[in-house]
Amino acid sequence: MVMESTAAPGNDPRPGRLNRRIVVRAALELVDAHGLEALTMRRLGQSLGRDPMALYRHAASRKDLLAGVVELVLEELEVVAEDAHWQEQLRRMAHELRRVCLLHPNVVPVLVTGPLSTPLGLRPTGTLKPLEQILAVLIGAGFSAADALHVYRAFYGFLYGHILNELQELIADPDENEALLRLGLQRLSLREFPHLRSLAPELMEYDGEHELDQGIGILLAGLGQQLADSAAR
Amino acid sequence: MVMESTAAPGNDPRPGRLNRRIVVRAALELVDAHGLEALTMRRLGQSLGRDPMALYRHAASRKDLLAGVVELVLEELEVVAEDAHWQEQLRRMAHELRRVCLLHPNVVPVLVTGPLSTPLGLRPTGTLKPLEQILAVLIGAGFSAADALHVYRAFYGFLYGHILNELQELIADPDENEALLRLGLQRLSLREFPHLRSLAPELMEYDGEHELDQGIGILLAGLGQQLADSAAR
DNA sequence: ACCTGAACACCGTTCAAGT
DNA sequence: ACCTGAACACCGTTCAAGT
Repeated sequence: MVMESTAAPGNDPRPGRLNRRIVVRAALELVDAHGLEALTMRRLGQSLGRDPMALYRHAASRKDLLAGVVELVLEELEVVAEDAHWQEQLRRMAHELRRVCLLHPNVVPVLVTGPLSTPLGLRPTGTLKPLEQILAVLIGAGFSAADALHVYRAFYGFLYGHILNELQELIADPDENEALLRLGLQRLSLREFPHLRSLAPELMEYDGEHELDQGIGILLAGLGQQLADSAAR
Repeated sequence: MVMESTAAPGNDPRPGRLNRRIVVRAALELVDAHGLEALTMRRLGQSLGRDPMALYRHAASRKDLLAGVVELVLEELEVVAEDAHWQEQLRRMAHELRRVCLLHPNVVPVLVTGPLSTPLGLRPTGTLKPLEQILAVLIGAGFSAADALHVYRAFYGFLYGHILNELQELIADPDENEALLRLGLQRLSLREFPHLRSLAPELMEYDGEHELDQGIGILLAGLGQQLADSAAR
C-alpha cells in the first residue's frame, strides 16, 4: 500500500486546538477520500499533524470514531418542511437520505450495519434523530404510536435496502462499465443463468432516484391502505 | 483480547488434506462463533492446525475468504417449490433468506455490503444464483425482463433492509433488554425525543417474521398492481 | 515444484516515563 | 495533571530459503 502525502490538500494540517468535532471531521474526510480502511489512528494523527495518541483524548477508540463519522454524516440531512402530506414528507426524507449517502458512499457500510446489536436506547442521539423525526410526522398525521413504528420500520427497511442496492450497481467508471458487464455476464453459463445473461441491456440503465421514488410510492400507498383498513374495522 | 483455545470444540483440528471448501467452512465457523474480527489468517490457520500461510493456497486473501463465506451461507438457502403463485414464491424466498441470515448474523454485514462496487458480472456465481432464481420466477409468471428486474430490485432492497433492521433490534440478552431500553430511553431529553420516549412498550415487542411478511405483502401487492396498470395502458 | 516460516510493514491500544 | 512516545500484542502478505 502506498502512503499518501502528509495532509489532505487544502486542509490545515495543524489546527490550533483539537476537539472531537475537528477529529471526527478529519476522519470523515479520510474515509471519503480513501475508504474505510484508510481510517487508522496513525493516518488520522498524521493528517492532523499530531501524535496518534492525542486522538484518544477526543475519541475512545476507532469504533467510537466511526460512530462519530456516522453521526456527522447524518447531521448533513436537511430537515424537510412540515407543510406537506405525511407521505410526501416521508418521500422527501427518503430522497434526502439517499442524497447524503451518495455523497459519502464509503460511510454507508457503517451507517447501515454500525448500530448492529447496539440497543436502540444506547445509540448516539444523532442516529436517533431521523427516527424521532419520522415518528413526529406520522403521529402528527394521526397515526397511533404503534402504527407509526410499523410504518417507520417498513420505510427505513426499504430505504436502507435501496441505498445498498444502488451503491452496488454504482460503478466507479461508467465507461468501463458496459464492457465489464458484458464480459462478466458472458462468463456465466447459459444453462445456469439464462435470464440474467439476457438482461445486459436492462442492467445498463439504472435510475436510482426513480427506482427509489417508485418503491417508496408503492410502499406508502400500501401502508396507508392497510392502516385505513385496520382503522375502519 | 483473550486468545481462544487451539481448536473449536468438536472440530477435527487437523483434517487430512485442505481444500477451499474446508478452509471456507472453518472460516464461517470462526465468524459464527466469535464474530467477523475473529477471522484472521493466523487464527484460522490455528483452528485448522496449519501454518497460516498454507491458507493462501486455497484463498487469495482475507477478502476472498469472506466472499467464500458469503457464498457458503447463500448455499444454505433452500430452493422454494415452483408450484405456487409468483407472489407466494417470492414471499417464501424472503422468509428463507431471513432464516439463513438469522442463523449467521455475524455474516450479514458482509453479505449486504460485500459486493459493493464489484460489478455485477464479476461477482461469485453463488451470490448471483438468488437473482437468477427470482428472475426465473417472475419471467415464468409472464413479466417482461425489464419489469422482472424492477421487481427484483424493490424486493431485494426491502428484504435486505428488513434483515438489517431486525438484526439491529435483536438483542443478545432479552432479559436485560427491557431494563436497558428503558434506561436508554430515559437518557434522551424529553424535549428532543418526545415520541421515541413514549414508545418504550411498543419497542419491546418486535415480531420480525410478521413484520417481514406484512411488508412483503404490501410491496408485492403494490408491484403487481402497478405492473397490471402499465400492461393495461 | 512445492512448502515453510522468517520478515516487512503495518495495526489499535496500554502504560511508563517524562514534563 | 497532562502529554508523549516507546512498547505490546497483534494483523495481512511477501518472499527467500529450504526440501
